[in-house]
Amino acid sequence: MTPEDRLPAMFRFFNEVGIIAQLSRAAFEARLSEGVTAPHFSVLNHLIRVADGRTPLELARAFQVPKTTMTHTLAGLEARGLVETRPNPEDGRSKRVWLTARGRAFRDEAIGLLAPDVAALAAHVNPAEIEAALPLLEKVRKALDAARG
Amino acid sequence: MTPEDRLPAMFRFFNEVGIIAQLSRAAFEARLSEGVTAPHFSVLNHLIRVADGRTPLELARAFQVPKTTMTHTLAGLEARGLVETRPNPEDGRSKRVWLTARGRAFRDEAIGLLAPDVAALAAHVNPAEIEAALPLLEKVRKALDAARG
DNA sequence: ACCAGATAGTGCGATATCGGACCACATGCA
DNA sequence: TGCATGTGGTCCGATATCGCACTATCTGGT
Repeated sequence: MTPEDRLPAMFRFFNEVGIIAQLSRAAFEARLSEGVTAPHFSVLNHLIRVADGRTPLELARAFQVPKTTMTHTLAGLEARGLVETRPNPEDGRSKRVWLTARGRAFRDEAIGLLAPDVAALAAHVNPAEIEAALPLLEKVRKALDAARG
Repeated sequence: MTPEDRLPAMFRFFNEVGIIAQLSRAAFEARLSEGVTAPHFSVLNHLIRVADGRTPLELARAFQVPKTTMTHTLAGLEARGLVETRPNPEDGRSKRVWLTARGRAFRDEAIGLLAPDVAALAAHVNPAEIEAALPLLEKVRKALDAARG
């Protein structure tokens, strides 16, 4: 039994989660072209999965990041021509974010580039176990979110 | 069902892990005093749990971060008087990192400040489930680490 | 003993995160 | 209508992450 094994399970849990987030993010970004980060991809993916035309604040809430962070992420996406923003006709303070054709294509290519890595991982870790762990992760995430105030 | 069909579950898994890492880190840092980050705390904790007198490179490997990041983290800890470094008598290129009395005290206080949050979380999520998820997380972490090259 | 290659650590530059301050517009209430 | 308050978004500054390049030192083979 190593010293780590004696730590309370909660600490080890968050420790493992932190390291996995860090490693997966690094592996992820290594597959994306120059300067495109995991948050960039996540936003593109969200706009496709949910629907584009979201406002920056909606996106910030969806990803649980401060709005200043989302401003910055969107600026990066816009500078790369992957999204465009237009004024929100229903609210003069606000914008809406739209995917460009390049943005959609980029996301699809990225999925293709990522697939082999996911498959390689599936060779080491049973995907059914991954899926079985999802409800717990969601529960933890919601509990943390609720605790934020 | 082939592993490829499980692909969306993998994506959701890493997505949840990323958000949990982000929220837990933010909650964590909100409890620590001015400017002390989760990595700072993690390093202090590691030095107490394992043993101090580690080299910066050993620490970087333990936390799976680039050595430049560890240099920066250690500089922050040293500036706050929580650790001190001395030359490694066995290797002139290297240093060893030692805890100060303040560093030990700081860590113990932080554990005390964190305990209520952990307890509050335990009220929403069964700690036994958390513990049951640890082997999977370790497996994923090790697979990612092995894939780094 | 020498030298080539490996290894420990740092400096620097690019970029990300995020809190606080700020502006513009919206909303509610008198 | 007019103003106090609230909300969407950005700018700025402090700090974190991390790749690249560099120095100092160590190690192994000759």
